[in-house]
Amino acid sequence: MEVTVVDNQAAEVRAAAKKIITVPAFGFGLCPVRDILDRFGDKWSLLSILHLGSTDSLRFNELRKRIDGISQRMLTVTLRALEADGLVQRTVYAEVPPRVEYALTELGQSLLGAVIEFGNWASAHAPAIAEARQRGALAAA
Amino acid sequence: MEVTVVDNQAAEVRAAAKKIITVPAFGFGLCPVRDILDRFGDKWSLLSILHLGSTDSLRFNELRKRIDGISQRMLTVTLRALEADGLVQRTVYAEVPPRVEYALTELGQSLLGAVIEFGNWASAHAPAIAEARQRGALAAA
DNA sequence: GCCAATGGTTACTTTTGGTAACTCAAAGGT
DNA sequence: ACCTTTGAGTTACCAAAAGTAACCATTGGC
Repeated sequence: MEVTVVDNQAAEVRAAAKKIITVPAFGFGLCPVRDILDRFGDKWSLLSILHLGSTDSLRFNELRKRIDGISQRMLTVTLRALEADGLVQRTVYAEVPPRVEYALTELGQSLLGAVIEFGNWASAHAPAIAEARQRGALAAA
Repeated sequence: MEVTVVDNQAAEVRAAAKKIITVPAFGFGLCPVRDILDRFGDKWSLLSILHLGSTDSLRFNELRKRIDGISQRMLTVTLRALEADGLVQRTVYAEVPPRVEYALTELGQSLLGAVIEFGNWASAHAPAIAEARQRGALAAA
């Protein structure tokens, strides 16, 4: 029966979730998962990583063009944070006008896998979410 | 040679990333990935999902105790948003004092997989990130 | 001696997140 | 009769983060 299969999968996943939320604190402050969700759980970090991951390297303004809607300030802020965490490599060429290239480090590449799975989920389930939202909107009316 | 293996993996991943960032817009506004990253890219949504995913269901205050640091208001706000998106099921029992139970829907369960992979990455690479941050802090000093 | 191009920064506004106090409704004590 | 407790929230208020717009530095070409 279908329910049983789902239940078995759910049990495994439940155990994995439990394990993650109990990961103990490392060197810096909170438990790693908390800390890292805190850091990348913003509007632009994961998107930046996806875009950087889709090519070898990108210049500042090229990246800005591709990440639709991001402001110049937020792109610098986001990139600096990612650089500080060792996910992005920033290379400045001493030219005029300046040329700055951004690329994922190996650490950044390793995160890309998880981000992609998340992205795949998003595109697969967007219809279901849209439907849920519409149901909610109708119920409120 | 190791480099070749890494490069091949990188090429695959790059292609996947490219695919995701070009997913076209669906019913609501932006491209699904943008929209969904926007929605779950906040401080508490993914954490709430992880905690809900680690059990069958949780009452409001129990969940609040487990998600360390979340305020009452942010927990309600977060849960309402997740409910509106069809990820969380809210069940109110007509008792006094009230009892409200929260559980992941099947849609929520399906997201859990991606979140767990993200969490695993976080605990695996927390040391590397801590190191990068320290390097940055030292360089600034 | 002025403009354009690139990659920013600064000052200001708006939106979001966080805190603390309040509500509701019934049960239990005194 | 009245006060307190309990769970699950609101409401009003304040701080922090994100967004906007304008500005800056360099320098080769006109």
